[in-house]
Amino acid sequence: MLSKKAKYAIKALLALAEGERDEPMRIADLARDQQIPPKFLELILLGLRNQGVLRSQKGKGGGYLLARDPSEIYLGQIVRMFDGPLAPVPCASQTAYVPCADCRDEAVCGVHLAMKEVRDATAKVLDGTSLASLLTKVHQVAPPAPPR
Amino acid sequence: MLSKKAKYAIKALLALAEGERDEPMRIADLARDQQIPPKFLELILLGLRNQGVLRSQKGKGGGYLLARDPSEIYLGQIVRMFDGPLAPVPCASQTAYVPCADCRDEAVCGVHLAMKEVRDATAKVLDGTSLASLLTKVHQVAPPAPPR
DNA sequence: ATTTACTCTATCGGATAAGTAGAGTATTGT
DNA sequence: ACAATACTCTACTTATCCGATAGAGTAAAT
Repeated sequence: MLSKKAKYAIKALLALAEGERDEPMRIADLARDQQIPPKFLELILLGLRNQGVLRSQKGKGGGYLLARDPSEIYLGQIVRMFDGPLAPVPCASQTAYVPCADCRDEAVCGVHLAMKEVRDATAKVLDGTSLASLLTKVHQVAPPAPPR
Repeated sequence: MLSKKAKYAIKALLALAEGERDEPMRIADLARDQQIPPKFLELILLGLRNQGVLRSQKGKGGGYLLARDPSEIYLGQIVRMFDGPLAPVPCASQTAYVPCADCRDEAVCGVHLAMKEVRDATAKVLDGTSLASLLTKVHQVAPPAPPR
């Protein structure tokens, strides 16, 4: 299950990726546009900033900006950041491997085997999807409003 | 994240699939062999029975048996039964679709798009893996102890 | 100086997961 | 019949975490 934090983070990042480049967006505006509780979004954006995904600008005219190109921000990083490893069980995780206490031999564990396949399939999708590529797909359905 | 219930369920089912056909296995034995708290396993097996995955036999010589062939029991059913839909978000679920309250238009929602891909990839693995096929894979690594 | 807007820590209520307890029921063997 | 075996079912406890909110603090712009 994707947490609300991760979900809101992706929504906000997509909005930032779609907006004007180097035009900071305010928390309040993002929250309103994306239907996210403002104080909750605040927390999320702060986390993204501290991970180096976003930059921020204080004071009037301030707000948040992407810290790098949308083609270099992958969903895998965002989801892991808020929800932890992609693998359904720790023993199947690539980035945060922890063995199971109740497992005699991992090489012969059916759960391990099957869940490794799930984690690989998930990682293939999320680590292969950037904000830019996701926006492209969205725009194939409905083209973006042209900037004036 | 896979719940312990789902994990224990799969482990127990694999043990049953590997054991003698039509030889009931006792909760206590399964619990000991698979390192699962006995009373907790009790609950899990009861659930599997009530879903028609297992049959049970009371009294001396009793225990649990698979209700159908291992090649016809799929991980997808087991995981859904204990952990709910495979999709990371309800709006991406095939079997339990629920729209998001905070979503203006699903067709244009990046989260929806990406998570549908994740759910499809996960479903492909879990609905494509039966107890029998999983055991086959395990046995490719280490052949089973031959029955005496 | 004042306004704007991000920064950070603390807190709270509710839900859920994991596990435990115990009384009840059906079946088998003697 | 009756005792032993083993599943059946409901209720409960405990801990943890998620989602959300509050409020004081800091930096930048005008």
